[in-house]
Amino acid sequence: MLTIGEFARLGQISPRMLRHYDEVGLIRPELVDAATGYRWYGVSQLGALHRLLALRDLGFSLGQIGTILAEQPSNEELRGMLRLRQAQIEHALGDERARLRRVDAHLRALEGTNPMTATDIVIKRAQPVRLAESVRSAPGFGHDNLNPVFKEVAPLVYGHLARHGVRPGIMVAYYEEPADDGSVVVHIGVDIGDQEMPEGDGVRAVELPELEVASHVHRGTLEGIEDVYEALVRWVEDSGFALAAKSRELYHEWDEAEPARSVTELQLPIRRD
Amino acid sequence: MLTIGEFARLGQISPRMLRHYDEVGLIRPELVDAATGYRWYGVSQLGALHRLLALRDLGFSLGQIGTILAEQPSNEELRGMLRLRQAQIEHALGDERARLRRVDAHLRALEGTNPMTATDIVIKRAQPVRLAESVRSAPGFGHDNLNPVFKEVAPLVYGHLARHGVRPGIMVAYYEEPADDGSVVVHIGVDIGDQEMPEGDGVRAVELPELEVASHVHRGTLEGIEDVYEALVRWVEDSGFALAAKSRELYHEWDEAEPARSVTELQLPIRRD
DNA sequence: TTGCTCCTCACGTCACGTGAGGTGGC
DNA sequence: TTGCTCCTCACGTCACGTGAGGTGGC
Repeated sequence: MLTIGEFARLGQISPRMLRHYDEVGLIRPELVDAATGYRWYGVSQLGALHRLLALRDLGFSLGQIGTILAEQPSNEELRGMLRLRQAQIEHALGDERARLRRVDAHLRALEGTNPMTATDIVIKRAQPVRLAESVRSAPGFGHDNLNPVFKEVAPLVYGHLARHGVRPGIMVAYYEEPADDGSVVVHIGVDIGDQEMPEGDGVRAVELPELEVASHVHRGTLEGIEDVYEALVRWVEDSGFALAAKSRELYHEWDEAEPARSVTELQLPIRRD
Repeated sequence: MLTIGEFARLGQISPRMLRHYDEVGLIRPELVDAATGYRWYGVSQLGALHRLLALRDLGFSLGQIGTILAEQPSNEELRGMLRLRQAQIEHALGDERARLRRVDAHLRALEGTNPMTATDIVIKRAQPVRLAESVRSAPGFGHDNLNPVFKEVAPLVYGHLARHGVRPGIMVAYYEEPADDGSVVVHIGVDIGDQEMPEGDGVRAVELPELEVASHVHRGTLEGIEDVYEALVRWVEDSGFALAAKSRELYHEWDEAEPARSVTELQLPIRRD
């Protein structure tokens, strides 16, 4: 008969853990003194303790260990549980490796002279949106090329919505792949949720699908936004994602009188290798 | 101004999480209605939320994130924190990989016709022991070779202890590397803790160091123990450890009248790659 | 008026570590 | 008698999820 302290020392664990295993029914002492409550363990219980510790070491939860110890699974069943564990560990390893790549990407982003604070890029699912949009071609990316287009198109879309009594949500733009000459087709739209809207005035309704994006929130004017895009693209590639088409811009806050206060979310669709 | 639900949707998180971040002071709403307690967030807070989510995604704790958000670390400091994170993730990856190897080793152990239940091998630190021991040479490993040696030596050691009033602990044996002809030097001893013991009768005091072992608890007689050793060695190698010298046997329970009830712990010293 | 959203507690999660306050055995 | 070990609560950990029970705004 061993005291809890002696038994704990054999298993290299704390007496507290043995009390815990007693409480949850994994290893009950062979004998409990009714008067003092002292727990007494048999040497022959060392095998059970070892099995418990071995299973815990493989990453099984105490609940699973309880099942294994109680149900005495066959070798075949045990193999099944081990293979499941194997798959779970591999999955967790994949997650951690991806996380490590993102940390690396942030480190690399901090090396260059970088327009972003570099610590606010987030992977998330962009919600599906329904837009009232109008389409134009611009000579290229960048504030100088795009700003005139926005200045022309935005009033047009808002006017159309006003005429048909549709409440506008936030403004959203997205871009198609640029052509060889650098020109780019830009879609400028306004979130209209599920309100009905007659098409016309060059304005039509489209639905943007839900997709996975790398998202960055930019504050202030969009001058020099190309540099931010460049850093964002590098971060995405460093993180081990592939870029997909049609990046979106969400103008959460846009006040022409105070452009420095504007808040714009850049969303780069990604694919996981 | 955004309600908590709207703001939560922008960040793809639950309102509950925003309340939590409010409570711990990470992101406070721009305005809280004194009468109703309603939280109102500004669009300009979206950047802060993004930064928080990005840091959380890298694996920082909320406490660390609070420090980062509050202290506005320089790029150099931020690099330091990221490198620390990097090291931690790499460490965790190493641990998980080792765990995966152990799961694999168990799976492989279950494939053969195996004398062990295969799920009770545990890596632990063997405690240092002080022994009263006597040394012999045996013609080889295995019950038939070793049992006569034990039968001769054990009474001798116990007799010596009794004559000098030393209380015996458990019996311990350990083995040196076998010679080319298969013969092996075996040390048979008894734990005497820190009691003083005069040497003599071919009995001397030695101290076994603390070391890392793969430990297996065996029940019943030691006949056929070689197969268990073999499986144990294979498990250790499959798990990515290297075998070190001088395996130990601890006879936790040993009653010659009832050998089936005996409990023996086999300890194989290991080195990590 | 009916949903939907918001609010504040407060418990549960997982496997213990760490006291507090007290008793038992050599 | 003095340490040392044992006992039973019970809180703390970490980042929320999940009700319960109730209120506010369109």
